[in-house]
Amino acid sequence: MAACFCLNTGLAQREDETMANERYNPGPVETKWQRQWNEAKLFEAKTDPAPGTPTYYVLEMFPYPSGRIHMGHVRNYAMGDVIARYKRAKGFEVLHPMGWDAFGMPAENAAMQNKTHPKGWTYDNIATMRTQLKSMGLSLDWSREFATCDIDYYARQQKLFLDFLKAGLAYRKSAKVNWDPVDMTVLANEQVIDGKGWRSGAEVEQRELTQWFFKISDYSEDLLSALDGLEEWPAKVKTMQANWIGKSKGLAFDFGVKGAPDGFEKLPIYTTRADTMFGPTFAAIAADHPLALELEKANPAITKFRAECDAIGTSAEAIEKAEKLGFDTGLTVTHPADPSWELPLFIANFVLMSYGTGAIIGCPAHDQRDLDFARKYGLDVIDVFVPVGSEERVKDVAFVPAKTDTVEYVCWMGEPGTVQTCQQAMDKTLAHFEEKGWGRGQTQFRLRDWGVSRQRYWGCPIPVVHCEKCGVVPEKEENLPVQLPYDVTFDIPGNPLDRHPTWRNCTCPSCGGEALRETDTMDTFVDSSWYFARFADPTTDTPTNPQAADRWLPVDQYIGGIEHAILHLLYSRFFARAMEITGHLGVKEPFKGLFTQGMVVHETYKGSEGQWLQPAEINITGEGDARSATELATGQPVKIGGIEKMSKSKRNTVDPDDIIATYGADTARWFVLSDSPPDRDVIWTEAGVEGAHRFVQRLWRMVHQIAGAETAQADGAADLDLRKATHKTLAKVDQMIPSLRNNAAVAQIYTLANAVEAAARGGKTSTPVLREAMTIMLQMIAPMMPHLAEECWQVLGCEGMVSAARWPNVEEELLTEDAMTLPVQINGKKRGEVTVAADLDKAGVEEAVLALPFVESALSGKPPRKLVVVPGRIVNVVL
RNA sequence: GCCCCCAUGGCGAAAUUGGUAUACGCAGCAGACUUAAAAUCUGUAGGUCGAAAGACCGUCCCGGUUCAAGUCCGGGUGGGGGCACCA
Repeated sequence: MAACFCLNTGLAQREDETMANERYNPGPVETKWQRQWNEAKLFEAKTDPAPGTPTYYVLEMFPYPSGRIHMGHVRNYAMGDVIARYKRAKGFEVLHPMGWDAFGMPAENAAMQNKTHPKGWTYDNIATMRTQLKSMGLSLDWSREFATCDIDYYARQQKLFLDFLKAGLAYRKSAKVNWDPVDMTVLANEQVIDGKGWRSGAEVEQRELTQWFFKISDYSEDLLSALDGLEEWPAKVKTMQANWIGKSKGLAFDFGVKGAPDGFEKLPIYTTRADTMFGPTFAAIAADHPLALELEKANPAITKFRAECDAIGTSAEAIEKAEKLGFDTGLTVTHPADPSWELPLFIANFVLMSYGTGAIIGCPAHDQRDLDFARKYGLDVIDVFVPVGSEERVKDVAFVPAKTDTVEYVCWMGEPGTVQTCQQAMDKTLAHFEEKGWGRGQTQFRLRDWGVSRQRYWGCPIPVVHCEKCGVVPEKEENLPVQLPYDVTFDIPGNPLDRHPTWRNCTCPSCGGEALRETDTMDTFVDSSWYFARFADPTTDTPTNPQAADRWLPVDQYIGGIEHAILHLLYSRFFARAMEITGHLGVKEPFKGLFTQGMVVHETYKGSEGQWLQPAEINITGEGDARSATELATGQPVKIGGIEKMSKSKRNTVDPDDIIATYGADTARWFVLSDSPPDRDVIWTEAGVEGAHRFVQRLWRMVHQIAGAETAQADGAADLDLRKATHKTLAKVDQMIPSLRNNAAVAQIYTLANAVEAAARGGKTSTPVLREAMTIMLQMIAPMMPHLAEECWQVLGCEGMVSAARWPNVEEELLTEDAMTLPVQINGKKRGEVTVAADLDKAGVEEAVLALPFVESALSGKPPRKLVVVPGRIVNVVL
């Protein structure tokens, strides 16, 4: 089948035929209804809903205005729109806004490449993408739209920054930071993936810089424990966040340092394996540990060693290959339990300053890194524990059991031969050390403070001033916003704000003297950490309107990609807490329900030269294994590759504009909603889209048939059958839509469509019943294919617009049956069925089953060993 | 290395949470309509054996619990994801 986008049947042919036979033409219909919804202001959330009206806030992660929307957007926004339209029909006052995550690097890259200005580039892209989103017919409240690069938005973000500063939630410190040499900016830990910049892919370097940080680490415990309360979040995301926060419990103690420089007599250590305190043979500190820096002053060899450590990259491969390097300081440390026990102190390249205290106790028998190090430098290996009953001692492989594993202790608190779990030994050791005053229990987190300074132009300026006399001074609130200058150039790399001739010059808010502005801007993840709160009232002068925020927040249903499981979602949770402390928000958790949707994926194609080809550039023939493809332009063979995420580099994208132009927005929406479970990837295929469009046309024919139907002799039984089918479907769909199980809901609607069509053809179902079935079906379809539903609604002659109609009620009595058919099993295998009255009691069912001929012959006169009757479910006869 | 998830026809997937496995869709095959095609409609469809009735097998593999297992438990295989010199 050809992979071209043209629907070769011609949508508007056969003008001579009657309306009912005419194909549905989505283009004009869709624009018509979009205009009517807009004029009726159907989707604008009321600021003052009638008392007692329940509210519902549904939000999809707002897009970065990269230029054009892609199929991932279509899926994300279609899913959100189903919820929004459904909840509206259910009587909720719904907030469903849209905005733009508009600051960021690509605008500057475009500026450098195309001699445009980031601002113009960004707002042009927004205009394009807004038109595209509007063509999808999403029920968005466009009156609340904003972009994070709007001065109205980032001005309030600067106010938030100042409030955080006042509350001690923002601070400046000199720290080793991740420096991206290509983007020429600092990256947060969360933005470094495998040692490479998340955007540029460049190898990240370590640099010492003074930076602004948000104190997210203050909330480590809270951010972790509150995950339990997020019942409507995927377990996967919660696990990922918990791992990222990385809580561990262990023993903190001090080594005494013999011959230490002044002020370094004690060396704080943290270990999660308290039981290894009985087998240490060395101690080590990080290359950038304060003690190492102090010792370096008197020893140039340390400078050389530290440079060696810095030379090793931070990528996963580099770390994998890196040899354990150590520098013997010549100092020794003394064991807290026994001051006569001395251990050599090394500076080691595998010790991280950023975790724990930047110093470790080395127990080679039970840590592979420590063992490698010990072997290299000829240090002792002391076995603390061995597998129970084993004579083996550690040689080249460290023995590292799980905390729950039972082992035999060779040396442990003077009780060699003790058999217990590692956890028990650790707990007892810790208690013992605390009792003796040798150490204390301590909780440690992996989560670091969030570095937010970026050396970029296209971001929110950090509203502080550097004064020679007063130091770093926050800008006065009445001087906000600190506005980005427009006249900047991008001809050389680096931050244009740094080299702007006048913008930096200002007066010190404190002394009134000459001062310089901070030229760093905020990480764009700051922008997206509170936008959801701004939507509650995007025009207010303060960051939030607390009254409006209270009405809408938390977001009832948030929908977006799993790629934000840590970064954006963790930052937003921190922001909600910080905004609560500073009086801008009344909730700690911003998102009550979270759904992470799968990607839209597509087959890939490679031409004879190894170049990637677009789906539109090739022709596919054959089926299954016999499928083969050729390049349209050259006739050369094409290799059909794997199914992968749609991406520009693999050229396997499908442009939503093309699909909407050919099939209409409804078809595109229906397809991305119907095929796969929403949290799994959906494979985009041309056949699948055509299948979805076939249903659009089929529904169109059905509605005309039913609108014109006149049933002469109706049959009560047929009427009841269809009414039951209709209400059973409604009951199921009513459960599936709120849990976002759209694929299952679609399947139910298909089943009902089959039943309605059969009833209409059968001629025994009365017109009102057919119309009721059709009406209810349209209402179930409306959240997914709103334009088609609206047009069909009109054809049927229903009141008003289906988008404004209340969701139909299930008639409960139609869900029950008078008689039911139960499967009958013999020894657990289905052998037949029995049909009995629905209200027949167990004894009655047993009697009926035993009277069945195939059961009688199986029993051959003997009574069954057991007879299991599960009412309404199944019968099992055990011989 | 540590943590998490997944596995069902040719394909995407359902299965009321332990109760008729494969609903619904896609692709296929056969037929109707048509001069023909498209569009549309009807039928068919897990595997093996059988003319048929039917029998047996069947939800990645091996075992277990149960009257009953795709679903629960133990062990494995394969695939995907997250974290990672984290002490």
